Amino acid sequence: MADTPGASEPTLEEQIAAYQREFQDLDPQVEQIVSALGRLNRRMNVAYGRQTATLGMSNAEWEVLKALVLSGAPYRLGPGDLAKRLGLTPAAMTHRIDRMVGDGLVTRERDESNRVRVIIELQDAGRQKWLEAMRLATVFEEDLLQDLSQDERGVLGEMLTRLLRRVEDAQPDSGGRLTDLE
Amino acid sequence: MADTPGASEPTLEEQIAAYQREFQDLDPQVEQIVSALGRLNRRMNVAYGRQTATLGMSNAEWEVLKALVLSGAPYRLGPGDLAKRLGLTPAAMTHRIDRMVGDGLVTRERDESNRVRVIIELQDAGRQKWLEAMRLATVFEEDLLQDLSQDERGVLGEMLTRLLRRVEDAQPDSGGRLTDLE
DNA sequence: GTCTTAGTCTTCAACATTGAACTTTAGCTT
DNA sequence: AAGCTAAAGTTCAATGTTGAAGACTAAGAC
Repeated sequence: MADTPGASEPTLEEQIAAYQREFQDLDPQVEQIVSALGRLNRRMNVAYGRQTATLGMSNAEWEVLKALVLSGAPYRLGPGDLAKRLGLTPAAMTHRIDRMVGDGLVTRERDESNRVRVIIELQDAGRQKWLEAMRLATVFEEDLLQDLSQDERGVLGEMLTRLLRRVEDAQPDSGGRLTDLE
Repeated sequence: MADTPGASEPTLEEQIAAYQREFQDLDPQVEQIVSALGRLNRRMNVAYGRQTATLGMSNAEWEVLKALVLSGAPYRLGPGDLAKRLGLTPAAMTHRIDRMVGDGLVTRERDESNRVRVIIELQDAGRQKWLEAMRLATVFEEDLLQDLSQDERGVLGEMLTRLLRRVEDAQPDSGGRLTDLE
């Protein structure tokens, strides 16, 4: 067609070089970590999205199922709790639940002991979907980490946990905005 | 009011324990890394969101500015390129650009040498906004990494880069979906 | 030169998320 | 008990994103 100017996405190395060019007082080591984290997460979300699509599901639904399963038996949570865990507004949660109830993945009922509350309960169909997604996810994750030795994995996990602790202590809970998965 | 059942978000440790409880054949080391990555990214996006809001901007606009700045002089890209780099559809890009043109952060003009193309060009106002955001971001990022020594930072950056390479080689480009920042 | 094909961006309708109002219920105060 | 206040969800209008269809331009085939 013609020449493509600065067409495709830069590599990580190019991106870091660009940062140094455009913003001098920048620690390249810090930037490498932050940029790699961001890109990695984006790629992973794309991969998860493909997998959940395979199962006739969206990542949005997968997130809800995950929160319910991880809450443990009896796999019940309120819309508000779910919203907080997923970083959504309660309004958005209402709509998501509508769809998932329609799909038979969860049920919605009033809490009779406190009628302000609503209880979302994971159904077998939902649990099955989650299991299938997990099986796919673990294959992908194992493949992702293939180049890291056992020791390296330990070190990486420990470091990330330390970073996470730092952020979570700083912004304790706060139903923060901004979409993305866990 | 009453007791809160399984109210607040679980800690990372609780989350990993829950995974082991609900899904036996799972490598806890892998899960720790993946979960920490996801949570970390979410918290970081919340933090960035607060900062950009401070500057009267959204993360969405910040992403566009970032892509333009990092593309280097003369800071021009087509809507399609931008969409690819940000992981958005071209349609969404059109609308974002509408708003940003309205705010004077960028301009939109037809490429006279190839009239199918459109050129989005970063304006001074946009560059200034990006700089302010960068200054805030670097403070936050430095604080985030405070607990890591120089050596640890090097190791972490190297490992993340290795992971990233693995994913990016696997899904070369592909205008993937799924929101999130870099 | 005309036709066909492909690429780039925009428009449009459907859907998802948000923020703000509103409804219902619970607990507290008096 | 009556009234106030706070909490939990839902509804509604406004905004952002998507996927599909449309408009326009360029390049190649014949």
